[in-house]
Amino acid sequence: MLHLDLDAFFAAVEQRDKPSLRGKPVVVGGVGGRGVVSTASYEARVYGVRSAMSTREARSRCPHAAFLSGRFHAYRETSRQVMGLLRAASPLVEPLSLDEAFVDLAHAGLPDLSVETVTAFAEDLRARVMEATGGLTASVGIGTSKFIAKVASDLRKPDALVVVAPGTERDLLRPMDVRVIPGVGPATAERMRRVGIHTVEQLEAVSEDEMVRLLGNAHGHWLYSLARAEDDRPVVAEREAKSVSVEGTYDTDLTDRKLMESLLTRQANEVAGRLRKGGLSGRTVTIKVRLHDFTTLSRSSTLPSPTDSAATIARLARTLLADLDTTGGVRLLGVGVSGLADWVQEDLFGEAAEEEVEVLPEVEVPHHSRRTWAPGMDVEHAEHGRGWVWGSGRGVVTVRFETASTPPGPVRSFKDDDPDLTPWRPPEPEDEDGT
DNA sequence: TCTGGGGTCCTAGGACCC
DNA sequence: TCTGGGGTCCTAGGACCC
Repeated sequence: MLHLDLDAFFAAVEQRDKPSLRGKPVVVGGVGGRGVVSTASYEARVYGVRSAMSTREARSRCPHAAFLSGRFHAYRETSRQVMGLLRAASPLVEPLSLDEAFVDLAHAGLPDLSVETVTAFAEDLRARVMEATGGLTASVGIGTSKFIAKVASDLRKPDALVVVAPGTERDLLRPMDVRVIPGVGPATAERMRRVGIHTVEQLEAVSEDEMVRLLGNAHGHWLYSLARAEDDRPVVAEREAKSVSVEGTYDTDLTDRKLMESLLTRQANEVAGRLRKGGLSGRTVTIKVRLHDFTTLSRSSTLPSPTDSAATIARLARTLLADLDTTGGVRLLGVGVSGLADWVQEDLFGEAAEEEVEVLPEVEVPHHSRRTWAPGMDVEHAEHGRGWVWGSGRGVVTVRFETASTPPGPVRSFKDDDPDLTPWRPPEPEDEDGT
């Protein structure tokens, strides 16, 4: 297994494209009041600037650095070139992000997988990456598993190659901090520290049962294996997206609900656009709200059938926001869609389906029934036509109609067992033979 | 004016169904 | 009179990764 990691990728692309930045500290990330560092060039790292650090702190550590917000088109294009190079070397390539990928060397057509052969292959690959990208360096690790390849690529970066000979994996890992294990983050490391585990060697001494008790079922079994360098994960070239989301942190906290609603609406439009571009639609809409004190809340609702409609996603997002107390202010808002289906729903209403819907106040009434009504669900009522559920509970469903024939009043409430109130579904698309 | 954005995976509880 | 067992789906939150 080979792991390739482009060194200080975003900053390196900037230095490549702008010669005046070469040899100088460059910081790419959010440049607003609440931005964080995405990538720091090695010149900036000398001053202690690190990824995920607030840009404010980076500025105070290294005021003379160039602070850039990033040019993602350039990063994507360069990444595309590198991934292409890797795919030419082996059909089994798994990109992890724009700047990282695994390559299965068993499918690279090498005469053998000896240390000498893979070393020569990787040096050649690094040279080709540099040539193809106009001088970017890559760190490469090779080992008998994804885990070991990744550890190896991190060992001597930047611009280095490390090959871990088969059979030496556990000796390599033993003295290392438990944080080298993917999946051991701050919280897990702290739990381990509290029971006196700092190194992989100490982790090896823990029984599997104990690991599960300490870290939960999935995590416990998984880390028990990794501590022994047992990792048989294959390279997966094509992964299907499971969710699509957009979020934003604002420089000053939001307090105006109308503004929040319009921001959610815009985000919903972007999510819908990306869904459609990917030929996807999803059933679950989730909003994310980070309050002034950094408390993070999420609310979600699942529709009876998948959607890629901006209006549907926006409407549901605003409905979900309505249940949240945002007094005190909101620093982040986000909208996502999950439960994705890789097919697109029939566009039954043409362009009209994408008209924005005005937000209107909710109405309350009493009663009980069996049917579950989810906000955002499309409904039909004999007198009023097609609408969508604005709110539900205690046997009452409040429906908003968006057709021209809507009677006076913005919202109608019904007993939820009203025989004329039925979930509306698009007709099943018919096959050629009518089945 | 501490603390991004886009993701994945896991857990736990409740509803619901057979 | 006193309370099954398993499975699935949904929701909310949290850890983690780059």
